Amino acid sequence: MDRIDRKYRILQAIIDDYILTALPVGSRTISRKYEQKLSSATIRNEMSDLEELGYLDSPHTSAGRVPSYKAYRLYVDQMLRPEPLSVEETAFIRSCFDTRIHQVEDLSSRMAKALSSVTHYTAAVMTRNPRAEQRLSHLQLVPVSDRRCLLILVTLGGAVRQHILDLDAPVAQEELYTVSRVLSKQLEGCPLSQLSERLTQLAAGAPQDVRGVMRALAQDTPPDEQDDISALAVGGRSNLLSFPEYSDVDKAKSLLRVLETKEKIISLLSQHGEMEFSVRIGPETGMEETKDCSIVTASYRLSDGRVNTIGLIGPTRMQYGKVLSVLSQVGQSLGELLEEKNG
Amino acid sequence: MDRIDRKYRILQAIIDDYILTALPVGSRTISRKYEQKLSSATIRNEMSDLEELGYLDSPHTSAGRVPSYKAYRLYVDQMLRPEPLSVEETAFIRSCFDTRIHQVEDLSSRMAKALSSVTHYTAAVMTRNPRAEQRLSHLQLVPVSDRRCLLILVTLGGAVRQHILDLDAPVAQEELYTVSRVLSKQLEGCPLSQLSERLTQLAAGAPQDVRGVMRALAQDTPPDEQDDISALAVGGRSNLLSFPEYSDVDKAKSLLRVLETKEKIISLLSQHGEMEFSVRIGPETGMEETKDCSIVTASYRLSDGRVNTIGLIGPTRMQYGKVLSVLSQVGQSLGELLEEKNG
DNA sequence: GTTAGCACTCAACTCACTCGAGTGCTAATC
DNA sequence: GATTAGCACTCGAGTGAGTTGAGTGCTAAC
Repeated sequence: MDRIDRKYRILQAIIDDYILTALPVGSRTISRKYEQKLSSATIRNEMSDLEELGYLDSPHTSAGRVPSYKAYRLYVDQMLRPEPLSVEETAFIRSCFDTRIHQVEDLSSRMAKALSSVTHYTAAVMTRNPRAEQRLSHLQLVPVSDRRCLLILVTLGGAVRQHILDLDAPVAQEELYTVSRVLSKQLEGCPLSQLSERLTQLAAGAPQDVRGVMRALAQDTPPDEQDDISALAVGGRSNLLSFPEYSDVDKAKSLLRVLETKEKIISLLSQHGEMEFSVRIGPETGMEETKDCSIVTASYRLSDGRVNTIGLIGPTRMQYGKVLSVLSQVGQSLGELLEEKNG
Repeated sequence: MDRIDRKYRILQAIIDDYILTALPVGSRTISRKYEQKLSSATIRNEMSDLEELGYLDSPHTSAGRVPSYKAYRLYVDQMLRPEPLSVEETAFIRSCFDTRIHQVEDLSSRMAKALSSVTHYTAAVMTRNPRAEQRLSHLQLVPVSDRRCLLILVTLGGAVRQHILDLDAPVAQEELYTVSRVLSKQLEGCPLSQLSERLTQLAAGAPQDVRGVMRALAQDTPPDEQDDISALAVGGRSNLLSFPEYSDVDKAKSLLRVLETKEKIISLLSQHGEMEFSVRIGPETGMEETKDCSIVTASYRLSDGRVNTIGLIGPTRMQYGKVLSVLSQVGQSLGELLEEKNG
């Protein structure tokens, strides 16, 4: 048992060192820096075993060893010690949630910026509105031009969605107000997913003069299916260029291209399962361009039913401990923010 | 006179070639590809003159020559031939304006994506609301939660701004509607810059029960000064990595960092003067990180008084002709879109 | 004024060489 | 039986000499 224990201690040391330096780790390094009681020859023997077990790869005969994907998986599952954050780091994260938010959007992009600058990885923040759970609180039509108006939907949780509507014929401002008021009353609590249906019903029975507006509403509402994502922001893309694994511009380019494509980012973040945290390593990210990356995501349910997903993307030799600590601090701060908001 | 003409024809050939290849241009290349009647020795003499005039630099004795900043300036001012776009390119640009827009934002980000993919440079699109010119059309308060409501300002041009308001005490929904209706009538046409002032006046004379709301409005409206930017999007950052001038990761990083900082992008786009197009080369961009870049910007005044500024950023050896053609095509399509919208 | 010709320059490439960090194996040691 | 010292071996990275080729500048001839 002791033997096995030692093997994994050595593996852990190798991973730790590799995460720090990005250089293949040799037996002497381990013997000097981590296991001073053992000679390099002993370490060599153990490393040879670990390679056979599939935890280590050697780029070539005389280059030291590099952790395999399997090693990272083990590391994350079994060996992870959460790395405590410095006082400054904690304070910095808190400060991002501190100010009362008066801009409608922008929390995501502020968070993305903050997280990327704390971790030195790339951060993506997404807020999703699970449509099934959203129920209408109010509805308001605001005239914008002659034949256009802005439809504002406020959900029971306080989330706001807007949508521009084209009208067949000009409609008086006063009329829009009336329709808004009536509909708000009739539709309060209606799940967004059934909105279109209900509106069609109501349009049929509506007085002649507002039937046009009602029909436009029924046709155009709700914002189409994918409109689920209410905010998406990415920060610190350029951080990736600091890692030696991306000193090759072509590799960097293919990854950055992914991080510029909304759909791909969403797909990366959406793989998040039911757990609070998820760590996907290399091939587990399920995308060719990110097969040498890891993605750590965290998901928080907001009080209004929206779901906030945060992802940190970096090379597979990521500082998993630190990243998880940061994310859990974010979760805590976010929780406090929500409490305060409701209190 | 003919002599001088020839000199500049040669300079133009050098610039054209360098823009294409990014490689220092030698006398033989010019003699073979551009001026077949002249021997390389003659070209050499001319190039020597051009270097003395400050239009060419030589990286070292045996490496051909590279246009200087001064050469690009001359090129843009005097030699520029607009490069006609291919049918596909024109069609592609038009198609971006084709679909009727139903998302409230997103036109900028769609444009940024399209422009970067047509030009292979990085595109930034910004929509600015010159506050002085904005006048109120409607104002609407929508309850969001107990003590919060959403203030929606619609300007005469049809632009929409929103802002979340904290209330001292809970206010009934019906009351918010009443206040909205009354204020909309009283404030119609009021310049946004005077809104706060006018609201303070009105609050003083308002009935007791709505004075709280009015005061909150006066205090919090209008969105603070910098809130001028109503949309900002950047596309095709990763395009830059394809240029040999950024095969050095450190150079790429410092530039990409700029292109991730909202404030810096805004500052780059805001240097745009009164003209429709502006070309800023190298040091003229006024930023250390972009001293080897050029920025071509175009500004379009939208019908509602907003100003749309588009910038394309690339290495100084930019395809200025093509970029300007693209931008003028965009201007045309945008014009058509606006006409249609108003018609 | 133009050009052919030639000496010269210099980055980029190749090739042989060395260096050093690493490994694996074996035999001695604890 | 586990550990370690020792040694032969491997291989990338770095070094330096030599070669190549694209380029220049200058001069003399056309």
